[in-house]
Amino acid sequence: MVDDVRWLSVEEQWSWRAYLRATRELDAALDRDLQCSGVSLPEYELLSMLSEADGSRLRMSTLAELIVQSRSRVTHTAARLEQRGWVRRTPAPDDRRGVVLELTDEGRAAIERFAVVHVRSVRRHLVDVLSPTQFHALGEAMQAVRVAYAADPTTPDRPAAPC
Amino acid sequence: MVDDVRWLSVEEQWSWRAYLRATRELDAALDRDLQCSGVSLPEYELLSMLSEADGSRLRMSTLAELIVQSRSRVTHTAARLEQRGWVRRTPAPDDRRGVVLELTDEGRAAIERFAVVHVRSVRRHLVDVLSPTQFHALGEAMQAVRVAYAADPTTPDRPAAPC
DNA sequence: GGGTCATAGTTGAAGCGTCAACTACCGGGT
DNA sequence: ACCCGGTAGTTGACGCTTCAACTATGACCC
Repeated sequence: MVDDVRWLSVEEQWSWRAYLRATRELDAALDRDLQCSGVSLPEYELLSMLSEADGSRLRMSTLAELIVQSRSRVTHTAARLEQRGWVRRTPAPDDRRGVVLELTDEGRAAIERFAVVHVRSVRRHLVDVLSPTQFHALGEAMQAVRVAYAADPTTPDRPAAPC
Repeated sequence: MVDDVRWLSVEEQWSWRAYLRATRELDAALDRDLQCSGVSLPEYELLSMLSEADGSRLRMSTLAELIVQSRSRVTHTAARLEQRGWVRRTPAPDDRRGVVLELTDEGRAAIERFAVVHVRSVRRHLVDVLSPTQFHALGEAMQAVRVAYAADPTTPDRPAAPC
C-alpha cells in the first residue's frame, strides 16, 4: 500500500476548487441576505421544513435529518427559535421519548416574509446564473453525491463519528 | 412591486434541495475524515494554499480570499496553526502593515500526510461518484456561480456587510 | 506636508456548533 | 418480570466563528 494515492488531475483540481469556493461564497451570500432580514440560514432551513410539513409539525429527529444537522444542534436552534416565539415544543403522542416541534402563527408569518427574501437570493446567486439545463445537471450530480453518501457503509449515519 | 416573487418550480426546488443537502453532507464527510487525522477542513485549506504558494508564503489577505474566509477568521486560524508549529508569521517586506504567513517544515510534513487522506476523501465522496463529464459540468456550473457572484455590484466583497 | 479615506491585520466578547455524557423510553429476548 | 441494547432528546462545557472596534500604515490630493 505504498503511494497508491490517486491525485486529482489538473482538470479535476480545477473543478474541485471551483466547487469548493463557489459553495463557500454561495453559503455566505445566502446567509448574509437572510441575516439582513433577521434569521440565519440554518434557522431559516428549520422553519422552512416545518412550514412545509404536514400540520407544520415535525419530530426533532426527522427535522435533523431533513436539514442535515446533528440532533443536538437542532435542539439548540429550536430553543433559540422558541424564545422568539416562532416555534413550540410539544410531546409526541405515540412515543413518550419524542418531541414534536411545531410552527406558531408568528412563526408562519415570519417564515413567509423570509421566504420572499430567500427565494430572490437563491435565484440571484444560483438559479438565474445558470441555464436551466446546467442547473438541472447540477441537481442530478448533487443527488448522485447524496445517494452515494447514503449507500457508503463506512459512513454510518450522522450521529456516529468513526475515527 | 406587489408579489412579484418568482417562486421555484417543482424541478428547480428538487435541484436546489439536492444541492443544499449534498453540500452539507459532503462538507461534514470531508471534515470528519480530516478530523480523524488531526485537522479540521478549514485548517487544512489554509495549509494547503500555503503549500502550493510560491515559497510556501502568502499574505494574510490573499490567503483569506483564496480560502473564502474573513480576515479575522484567518488570523484566528493561523494563530492556532502557529501554536502547533505548522506556520510562522513574518512581516511583509514591502508593506509595513502586512503579514506574510509561511509554512514551517513541520507544517509541510503535516500537510503532506493530510493531503493523502483528503484526496481519498474527495474522490470517495465526490469525484468518483460522478462520471467525468458530470464532474466537469459541475465544475463549470460552480465556476459560473463564482463569476456571477464576483460581478454582482450589490455584493461588495467579503469584508463589507451591506444590510 | 498635512488631511482624508482606504487597506492590513488584530483583538476580545458574544454567539453558535460540537462533543461526550446523561436521562428517559422503547423493544426484543428469555 | 427483567435485562439489554438501541433510540430520542437534552445539557453544559469547550472551541470555533462572527462582529464591531481598534491600531497602524499606505495612498491620494490639494
